[in-house]
Parts: sequence; structure tokens; C-alpha cells
Amino acid sequence: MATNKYEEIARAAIQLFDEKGYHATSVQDIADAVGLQKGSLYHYIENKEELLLRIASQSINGFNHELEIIRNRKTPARDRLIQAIHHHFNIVTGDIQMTTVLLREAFLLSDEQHGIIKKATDRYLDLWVDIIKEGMDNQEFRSGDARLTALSILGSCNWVYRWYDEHGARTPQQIADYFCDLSLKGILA
Amino acid sequence: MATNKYEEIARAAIQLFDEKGYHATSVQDIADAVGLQKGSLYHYIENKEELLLRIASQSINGFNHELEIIRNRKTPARDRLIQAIHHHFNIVTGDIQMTTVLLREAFLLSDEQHGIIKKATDRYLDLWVDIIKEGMDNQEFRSGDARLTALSILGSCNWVYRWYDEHGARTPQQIADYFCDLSLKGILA
Amino acid sequence: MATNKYEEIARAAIQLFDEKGYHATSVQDIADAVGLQKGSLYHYIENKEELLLRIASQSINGFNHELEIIRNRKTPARDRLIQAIHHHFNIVTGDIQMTTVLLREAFLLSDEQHGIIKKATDRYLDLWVDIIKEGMDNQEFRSGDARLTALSILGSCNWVYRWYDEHGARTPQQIADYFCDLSLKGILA
Amino acid sequence: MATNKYEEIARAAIQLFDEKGYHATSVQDIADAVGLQKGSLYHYIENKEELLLRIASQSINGFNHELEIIRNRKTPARDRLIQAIHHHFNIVTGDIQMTTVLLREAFLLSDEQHGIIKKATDRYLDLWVDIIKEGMDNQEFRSGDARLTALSILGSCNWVYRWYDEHGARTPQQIADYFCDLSLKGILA
DNA sequence: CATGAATGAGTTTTCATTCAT
DNA sequence: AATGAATGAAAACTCATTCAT
Repeated sequence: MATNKYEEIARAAIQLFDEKGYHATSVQDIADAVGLQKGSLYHYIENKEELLLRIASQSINGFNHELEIIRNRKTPARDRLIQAIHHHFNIVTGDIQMTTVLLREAFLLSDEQHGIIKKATDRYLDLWVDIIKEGMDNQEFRSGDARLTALSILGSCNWVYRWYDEHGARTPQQIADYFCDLSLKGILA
Repeated sequence: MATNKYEEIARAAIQLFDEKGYHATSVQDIADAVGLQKGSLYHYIENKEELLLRIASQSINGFNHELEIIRNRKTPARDRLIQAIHHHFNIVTGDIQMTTVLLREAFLLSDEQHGIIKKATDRYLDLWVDIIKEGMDNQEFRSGDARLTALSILGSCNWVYRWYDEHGARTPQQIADYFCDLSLKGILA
Repeated sequence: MATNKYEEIARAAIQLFDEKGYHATSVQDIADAVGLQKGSLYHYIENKEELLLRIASQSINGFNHELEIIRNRKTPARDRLIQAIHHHFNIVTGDIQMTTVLLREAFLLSDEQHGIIKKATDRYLDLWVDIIKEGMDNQEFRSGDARLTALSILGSCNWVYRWYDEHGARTPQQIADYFCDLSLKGILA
Repeated sequence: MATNKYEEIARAAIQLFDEKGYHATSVQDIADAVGLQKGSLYHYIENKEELLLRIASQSINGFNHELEIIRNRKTPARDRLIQAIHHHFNIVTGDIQMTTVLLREAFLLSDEQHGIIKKATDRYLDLWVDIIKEGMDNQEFRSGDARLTALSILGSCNWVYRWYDEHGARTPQQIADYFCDLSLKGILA
């Protein structure tokens, strides 16, 4: 399944951190999941915390990478906002466990390591704000507080990790479309 | 300050669980915070998990109690939705630490105890759905998937616990107003 | 035997550190020796290293305390040197295990903690140097390098921890007398 | 530098055992120091303990070999004692790290292996005793307890490993001369 | 009500050694 | 000769909980 041992370990850790939380997952649990002895894990990871850091980093980098590209497109802000929402849904629903680790467990890192993640998630928010601000500036969007608007939309998109069910009736695409519509037009008749 | 010792303990626990997470907070930490010996805590709590359960229960009950009332009012759905958002903001910003414990730590409870919290939070969502569905039925709101709509609005309101800063420029009231406007009318010009 | 639990633990540790060395002695070994569980030890010590530090500190403080007094006496340097040698023998032979820990194991402490011991042992040497220098100045002793002389005499006295046998034929007093004679008059006929 | 790989490994081990002690030095540390993988070391050594044994053996054999020759010379005991002291200083100051390993770490060997070293160091003491006894018998030296005398002189010479500084003001030769003078004539004016 | 000693199971991590390649 | 993955035992330390006083 996994292309190499580290990936296998990280995948097991992601699943366990998602299910039980970082601290309730022992190194023994991870070792059991990949069929290694506890001690052998340390060929692949430096320690448990570094493993969490790598997982969280990989996750937020995935979010940032493409949003960076979307932000820079020369298309209407409205189109880019829709792309941003779809992109976000793709990542969250594509690996909901890893997203959960990022959003719920990363704060457990030591200040220094958490700072790395914090910086990257702040960057992610900034990209959303950029798009919205441009839309407000060119009057595609009603004027307002771009940051608050971004926090509102991003909040509803982030929350998805708490309720999305891959066996549910709707595809991620459909849900994302619905969320786009709500964000753009609101709920009033 | 605290009206009794249990309240004092719970308050210390809330603060510590918020800062460091449930598992990273030791019973010793809590004891230190209230100036008791570890052993003495057990006169007031049954065990650490029960303490978490009580905190989470108190929190979600606070959310549910008034929303129950709001839902039952005979006023337009639009008004009740606005009240729901304001109510939510009041509770989150009124005790952001307790909200954090509810939203981020409660899943660490054993299945049985987590079930209690899960049922109550599901109930909370249902109340939002009820209001929205009524608005859709009487054509105050555009027709759509009331549950998805509730998840979207509730998501953006829940996320507030991650970024709200009591020393920020805007009052909770102002932010809530802004969020109501966005939910109702969207961002398009 | 021991007047309190910490003393009991320290005594067990001294004996084990002497026999097997600090690193070859596990916390479990110490716990076994005093009939406690491993975890219970930590009511009395902060950690294993602090235990070593306390033992080494107690030991060197014992050496320094009385030599300080001897150095300050207004008696001939020769008398004080003899007292110093006797004092040293008393301490070494009175608790040869603790002396062994001080002389052989203290360097294993972290730099910071070892620094504390190093400073105190340097002080001890200085006291010997003081006495010898005064003897050289007032011509009780042949003139020479007081520090080298001190290192020579102290060296032969320290080495005692390696060979002294409490079941041997001579009492510490007798050995000390013999060493005094050698130091003062040499071996030549 | 090293003539072969084993020498290189032993040299690295000597340095590390001196700095950190035997148990605080991991096989990994030694491997790192010589630029090999941990596993590769085992082509050159049987195990860590055997490495310590070989180092300690080499060290004590160096001490014994020439003292054997000195003891057997047909020259006055006084001359041979002076040669013994100079010889000892040459070895200690010529490789103070190896001497440290011999004097401070060898006791960590298992009983059987430590026995080998113990026998050789006992032999070394015996050679000193022989010389001194001959000096006492032929009245070059004052009569007395030859073994105690040897322990006194050897002690001050051994202690050198604790304080000798190759960047110090005096050469090993000068220090040895000074120690010879003290041993022979004492410190009294 | 409060203490603090004691527990015992648990945690993460280290490490000397082996061995197939 | 060299590697590096794997082991398994052991290390120091933590912690929620109990209970006699």
C-alpha cells in the first residue's frame, strides 16, 4: 500500500491521531499498526512530536500550495473564491483524517513547533483575505471587512471535517457547490 | 471568587484544558491551580474524565437551553436565525475557554460518555435545522438543504472559538451582526 | 536504621553507585533496595541526577567544612597539615562509599551540576594550598610550589578510597600517622 | 593517522570514554567518530565491553612492561624509584585519556574481565613495593611499611590524571622531578 | 476536609547487538 | 567490508487514583 516505510508509519499515525487524539495514541499503538517493534519506529521518526509536526506540515502545505496558485490567477474574484472553496473541500474530504490532525491536534506541539504550523495557517487565511479584498475593491463583492468575511467562509469550510461522511448522499463537489452558493448569495429568498 | 470549591476546580480545569489540552493537563496541574493537594481533589470530583464530562455537558447545555426557547418563538425564521447567531456568539465569546473544551476535547471521553455529549450537540444542530427549515417552508429563505445550510452557518459560528480575540477591535455584537448579514445576503454586490 | 526516607534512599544509592557505578545503577535497583516502587522514589528525589548531585555535594561539603576551620587556626602549618591529613582520612575511611561516589562518579553530572561540585573541590584544594604556602612562607617547610605540593599530598590521600580496607591490619589513625610522616620527612634514610 | 581501523576505533573510544564515561558513550557515538555505521563496528570489535577491556589492558600493560625492567636493574633503589616516578609520569601525561579510562572506567567491566585488569594493576603495585622494600632492606630508605609507602607515592602519581594540564607551565619532566624530591625528602625545612 | 505517601501500569526513548543484503 | 533495518530488553520518568491518618 504505502510506497515506503515512513509513509506507512505516518498513515497509521494519522489514523490513530484522528481516532484517539495525539496523546491518547502511544508509540506502541503506531508500532502495532505497522507491525514493527516500538524501537524500530525510531529509524524513521525522530520522536513522536516530530511525527505530528511532519503530518501537520504536510497537511497545511497541501492547503497552501494550490491556493497560492488560485489567488494569483487573473480571473474574477468570484471565480477564484469558488475555486478556493472547491479546493478546500477537495483536500478536506480527500483526507479527512489528516485534516483532523491539522485542525485539532497541532496545537499540542511545543510552542516552537506549533509556531511553524501557525505561520502556515495564518498564511492560508491571508490568501483567502487577498481574494476577497480584491473582490471588494473591484466591486464584485459588497464592501465590508475582508478578514471577517474570510473567517466566516473559511470557518464553514473548515467545520466540514467534523461532519463530512464519505458515505453520505452528496458528493464533495455537490456540497462545495452548495456552500459556494450560500457564500455568494446568502439564504434570503 | 468561585461560589464553591467544585466551581473553582472546574474553572481551573477549563483554563488548563484550553491551554494544554485534556491529556497534557495532569491532575497535579489542576491541584496546583487551586492550591490543593492532588488527593484532596478527589473529594470534589470522581475522576479526571468525569470532570471533563461535566464541563462539556455544562457547556453544551448552555448552548441548547436558550436556542430551544428561540426556536419555539412565533416570530419570523429570519429573526430567530439572527437571534440564534447572536446567542451563539454570546456563549462562545462569553466563555471561549469552555467552548474550546467542548469543541476540541470532548471527543477524548470514552465512547459512553462522549455519546452523552454527542447527543446534545446533535440536538443543537437540529434546533438550527428546525429554524432554517421553517424559513424555507414559508419562503422567507430560498429553498434548499436545511441541514447543509445549518452546518454552513453553524460552522462559521463555531470556528469563532479559534480566532476570537477579546482585545480585538470589534465587539462580539458587531461581529455577530456582520455574520448575520453575510448569512442572509451573501457577499455578492 | 535511617532516620528518614530520603536518607534511606541516599544511602542505598551511595552503596549501589559505589558498587556498580552511577549509570549501571537503575532507579529500579535503588527502589528495590529500599523496598519501594520505582514511582514512589520520586516523592523523595527529583530525578536520578539530582540524587547524585545531592550525594556528591554532601560529601564535598563534609570535606570542606572542617578543613576551613583547620586552615584558620593560629597554629604552626606543620600541625595544621597533620590535622588536615587526619581529617581527610577520617572522612574517607568513615564513608568510603560516599567518597568513591564523589571522586569517581560526580563527573557524570551535566556540565552545570558538575560545575557546582567542581567549584567545591577546587575550594578544597585551595585550603590545602593555603596551609602549605603559609608553612613555606614562615620556613617551616622547604620553599617550593605550594600547589604542586598540595596536589602530591592530596593525591596520595585521595587514592586511599581505592585501596583502604576496613578489615585491614591498621587503623585509619595509624595509616594517617604514617602518611604524615612520609609527607613531612620523605623516605630517605 | 591510525595505522589501521581498529586503532582508529580504539582511539575514538578512549576519547569518548574519557569525556563522557563508558556507559554514557553509545556504540553509535563511537561509530560516528570514526565515520562508520554502528553495525560496521562489529567487524572490528566483539562488543563494547571487550573494547573497554582491550583499552584498559593495553594501558596497564604499558605501565607494567617498563616498570618490570626498572625493578630488575642492579642500581640503587633510590635511582630506580626516581625512574619509576618518571616512567609513570611519562605514561600518564603521554596519554592521559587512556589512563583515565584505566583508572576510572575499568571497574565497570564484568567481574571476570575486571579481574584481568585487577591482577595487572596489583602486579604494578607489587613492582613498586619491591623497589621500596629493597631500598628499606639496604638502608637507602628509612625502614617502614613498604606497601603503605608504595600506596602513598603511587597515589600521588596516579592522581595526576585528574589535574595534569598539557598546556600548564611545567613539563611532565619538571613535575616528576618535583614529586621525586618530595617523596625522597619530604616537605620539612 | 485535607494530606501525602504509595502504587502499578503506563509513557517515550535509548541502545547493544544481529543479520540479510 | 559495509550497510541499515530490525530487535527486544531496559532505561528514566509520569500519572491517575487510593487510602490511612
